[in-house]
Amino acid sequence: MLLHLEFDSDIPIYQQIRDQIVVGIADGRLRPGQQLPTIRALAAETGVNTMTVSKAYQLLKQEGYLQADRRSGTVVSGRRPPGEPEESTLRALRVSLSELRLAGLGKEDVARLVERLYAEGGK
Amino acid sequence: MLLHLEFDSDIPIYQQIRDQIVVGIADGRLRPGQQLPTIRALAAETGVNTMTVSKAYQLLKQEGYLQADRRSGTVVSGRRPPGEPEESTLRALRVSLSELRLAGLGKEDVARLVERLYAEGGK
Amino acid sequence: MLLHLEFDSDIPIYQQIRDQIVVGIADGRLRPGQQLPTIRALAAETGVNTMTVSKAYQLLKQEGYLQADRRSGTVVSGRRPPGEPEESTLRALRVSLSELRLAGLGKEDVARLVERLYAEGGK
Amino acid sequence: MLLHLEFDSDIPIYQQIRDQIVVGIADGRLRPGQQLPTIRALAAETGVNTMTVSKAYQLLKQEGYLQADRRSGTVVSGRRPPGEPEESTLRALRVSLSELRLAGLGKEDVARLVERLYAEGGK
DNA sequence: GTGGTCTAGACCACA
DNA sequence: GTGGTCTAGACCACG
Repeated sequence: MLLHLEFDSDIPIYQQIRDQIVVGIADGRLRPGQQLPTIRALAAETGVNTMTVSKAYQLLKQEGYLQADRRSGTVVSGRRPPGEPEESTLRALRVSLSELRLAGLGKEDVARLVERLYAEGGK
Repeated sequence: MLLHLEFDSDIPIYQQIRDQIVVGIADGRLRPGQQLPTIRALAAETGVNTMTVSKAYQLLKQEGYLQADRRSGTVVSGRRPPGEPEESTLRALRVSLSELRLAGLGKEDVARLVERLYAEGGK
Repeated sequence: MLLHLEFDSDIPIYQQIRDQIVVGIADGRLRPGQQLPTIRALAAETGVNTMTVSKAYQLLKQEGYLQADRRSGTVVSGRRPPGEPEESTLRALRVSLSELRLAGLGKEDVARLVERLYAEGGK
Repeated sequence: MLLHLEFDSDIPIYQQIRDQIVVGIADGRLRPGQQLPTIRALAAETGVNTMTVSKAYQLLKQEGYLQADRRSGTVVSGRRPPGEPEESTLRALRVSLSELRLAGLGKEDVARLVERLYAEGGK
């Protein structure tokens, strides 16, 4: 459960945890049904407040990425039925693509970059 | 200069303004050299405080997207020299792609989506 | 944390705060890792608005002199990797040296003055 | 009369003009008694408002660097009697030296840099 | 308790 | 008329 948290980042810590767990699930490093560290364990490991980890977990449950499990605490949800991507995802994606374009990346560059990043996940 | 601000969003208003202007420049709706609305005008139009708009403009200047020509207000910068994309852009992109994958989009779906969004920009 | 602000100066207050903190770090009065007064405390102490102090801190963060550890307020950054001095620093230095020369200080006078000022910093 | 003005700089244009004239005098490019361009001429040449140039000239006269001359407009003052450097000069110098130190320049580096910059003037 | 955001409104510096 | 600065005070997000 390797998390790299930047305590001086603009992005709130709970959000960083949330994001990295999402990436971890997409990656395959976290598999459906797999148990996550307890809140206290993860808090101790990363040196953050338990409330912060709790908030991240709560957010992830609410989004459907995680589930509470009676017997084994918090586990990764099974594959969710395919659906429309969230509007917020599209908005963020649009901003990122704009930034890439303005950094001088052409259509091909972007396609290659996206393919590479997508491939990195799903291993 | 149509901005759609969501006042109850988690994303700060000045950040929303910043993001939409970046998208607008990538779009081609805002062209290099073009003058932006004055801080006061944009504040009035959107119903936010001048300081909020000011903060967005300052952020954009600092990132190099805008320039404050002391004689003629705030204008869109000329094309910036191509460079490496920001690390923060890549991180955000990685998260968005993970969310798409977990929403059930395959490699091809994502490629199509990205191509479409990228094409929407650029005129 | 003694700051001497001149409220009738041309130099904006937040810039004065920024400058004096930079001098303080170079001095050694503020050491890497040391926590700075909270925005509120410094605002109360100096009699300026919190937003003014906030702006100074934000500027210093952006320049890398300070870090906002989300857990423990604002602290002095560790030693930054040596690098080329900023162009703006050199420009300001060139102007100051010209003023000294025109005030009648010769090469040796300037060398002595600079050495003295530099020595005052550094512990 | 080569001025390089940056219209998107933080530094006001009149201040940039003032600074560069001071450096020019220290340089020796502008010599005591030498006539400066008229306000209108300099304004036309640099593309700024006459009021801006006027403000710079006024400031320079007030500081004693320039003098009004009945017959030939504005001229560079004769060498001023040596005196104590201005407090504002020392303050700015102290800030610049702090920035240099924090950029990793040691005592020797700074001495060399200052000597070089000082030598560049006075040619 | 910390910094971050935002407002309403004022004043100033600049061009 | 433009952006920049500042205030007093409020509210919120974060940890």
